[in-house]
Amino acid sequence: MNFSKEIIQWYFQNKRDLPWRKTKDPYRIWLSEIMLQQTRVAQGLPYYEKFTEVFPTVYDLAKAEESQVLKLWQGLGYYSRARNLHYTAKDIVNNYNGEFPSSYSALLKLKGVGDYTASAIASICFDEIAPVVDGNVYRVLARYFDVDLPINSTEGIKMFKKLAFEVIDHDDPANFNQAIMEFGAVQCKPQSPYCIICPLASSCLGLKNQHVTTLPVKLKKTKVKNRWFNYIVIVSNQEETLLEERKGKGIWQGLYQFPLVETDKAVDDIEQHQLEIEEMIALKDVSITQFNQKPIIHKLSHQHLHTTFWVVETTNSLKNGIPLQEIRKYPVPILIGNFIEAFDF
DNA sequence: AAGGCGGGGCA
DNA sequence: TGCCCAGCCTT
Repeated sequence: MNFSKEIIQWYFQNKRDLPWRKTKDPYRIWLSEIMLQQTRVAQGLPYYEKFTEVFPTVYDLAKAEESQVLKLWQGLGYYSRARNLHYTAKDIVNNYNGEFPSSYSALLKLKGVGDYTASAIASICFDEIAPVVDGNVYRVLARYFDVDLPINSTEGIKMFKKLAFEVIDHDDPANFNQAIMEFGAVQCKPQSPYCIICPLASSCLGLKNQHVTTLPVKLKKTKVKNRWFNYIVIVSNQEETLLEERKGKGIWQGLYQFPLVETDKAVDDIEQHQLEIEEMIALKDVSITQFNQKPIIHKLSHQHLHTTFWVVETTNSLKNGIPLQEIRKYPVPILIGNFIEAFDF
């Protein structure tokens, strides 16, 4: 049996029972694929359940407020996915009569839909012979064919796409694509793959040449930048606080946070920032107390945020204050969400 | 071509 | 701790 038939057979015997495998509705397949970008199935699953419940159709998603979409997305990360998701839902409703396009090349035009996602939807929903190449596929192909081209080099990307075109099953591209990804996730795992019980072991070149543990090859890691965040948490006796929306470029675009003072090192004397803070929150002569003695280090893949929360109590009324009862309605990064849960307003 | 963009799980 | 995860967009 050849590579693709073997993979598909393995899939039929080992596939997990996942909700998006019970449908060919392009809306739901699209939704699941966006959510699973750079995200494990276990992490994305509860979000998929929530979204399909709240937004059963693309029309429901299109008519929602972006802040509601972001709120439901809260905790999943890479929030531009959520913004693009909402944008494309409106695009589908307004410009495609509510119907997703049915070809790889047409799907590729949608915002937030790249080579992988267009291939996934085209094959799963419309049986187009469009091979997917995600992290799992890179690993399976690199090992099986013993290819040490870096998977994130231009040449590597071209080569693995070519290999994927050569192995994709023309009779059943939908199941083949899901099969090779599932095989990578469950059997040909990054760490300690089950080569002993692998149905492809006899023809796997990486295994034969003892390269399994070093494949796939990936170029350099991202350098981590350190940043120091000081959040000003206002507690007014009128049951209000201040939140601001993060705009422009950078992390957490569109999410809310407390007023922020970013410094280039840890703050040891808050009085040096007293005036700056008072101007920012439009209050005078406030007393500032430190909530956490040691900075909370919130780790993103490319930034470490050394975060201190400073509490300001006031009896004055706030300009643009929000009622404390409504604080949980705002989409916030996990760092802020954790604080809100820990801090007894 | 390279860098930015989250949060969590695992060895 | 470092690496990886059903990648995409911007510069």
